[in-house]
Amino acid sequence: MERKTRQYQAIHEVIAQGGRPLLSQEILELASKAVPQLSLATVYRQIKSLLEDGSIRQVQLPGQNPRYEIGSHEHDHDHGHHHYFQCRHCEKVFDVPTCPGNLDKLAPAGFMVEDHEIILYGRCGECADKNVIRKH
Amino acid sequence: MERKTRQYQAIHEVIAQGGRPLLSQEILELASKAVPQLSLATVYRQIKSLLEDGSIRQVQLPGQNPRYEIGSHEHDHDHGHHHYFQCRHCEKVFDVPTCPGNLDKLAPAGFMVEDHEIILYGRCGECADKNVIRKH
DNA sequence: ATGCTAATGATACTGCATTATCAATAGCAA
DNA sequence: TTGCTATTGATAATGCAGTATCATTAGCAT
Repeated sequence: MERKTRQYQAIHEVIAQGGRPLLSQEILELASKAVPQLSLATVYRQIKSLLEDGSIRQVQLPGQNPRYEIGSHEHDHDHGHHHYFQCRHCEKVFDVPTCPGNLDKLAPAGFMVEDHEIILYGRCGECADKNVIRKH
Repeated sequence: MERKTRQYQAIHEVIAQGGRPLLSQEILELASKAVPQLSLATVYRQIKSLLEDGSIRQVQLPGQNPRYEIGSHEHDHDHGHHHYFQCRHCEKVFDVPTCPGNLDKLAPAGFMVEDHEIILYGRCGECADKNVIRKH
């Protein structure tokens, strides 16, 4: 991808301004506001090339399709390591900037911990207010 | 599933004695030792019914196929909540019995944390010893 | 403004995990 | 032992995320 097409701009903008990791479907829906005839194939193509040049990163939650968020070097704050929160009501995923730190001691003796992931589940600010009662 | 077939016994045994969450492929391979002609379809059928009656639980790691381990009520120790460690060398997943506890404070203000998952990545005891140099 | 060709839209196709189908097999109650 | 039928093995079918194809469109260098 070398040309700055309207599709590229819309997709990059949506991911950059999203503020949270987005599914390819969400990217399609949001970027379609700027480019109504946008094709899902183009979304996948742009995701692929944005991943390759490091503009975006892939975020995987267990049992779910990958999401994408802006790469750390495109932000001034938030360089790299952070975690995620998923709202069980609206299903949206949010960044959690803090990290409890060293979890090496959790592993069994003899195991060498190199990295970790933490995912919080619950209700986001918006869904904690409204809809106090669960869907069912 | 109401009849105690050799296939059922082999599959249940493999998951119960595995000591770690197993992929459906691993279950097939291990249970095939006892029942050589075992079919993958039967493995899936048994997994489904074992999940339904709570004998086993599903374990999902980001971007990977589901694994299955024995349900907590079939163990004396280890009732429920625990975490996982995946070896980056042999790819096996191990249970991590301990939990650092309350991670509620990590979430943004106004967010309600109900649950969490922690996944450690590194080298298991066996792979930390041998093969000190990475594959490539 | 023109031309080259990268990028797009529409859609067919692939890869792969899981499920359905169905004739044959084997628990298990009588 | 017999008979009923749940379960199995083999394999076809499904679902779906992501990729390939290809004629058309539209950046962008000249």
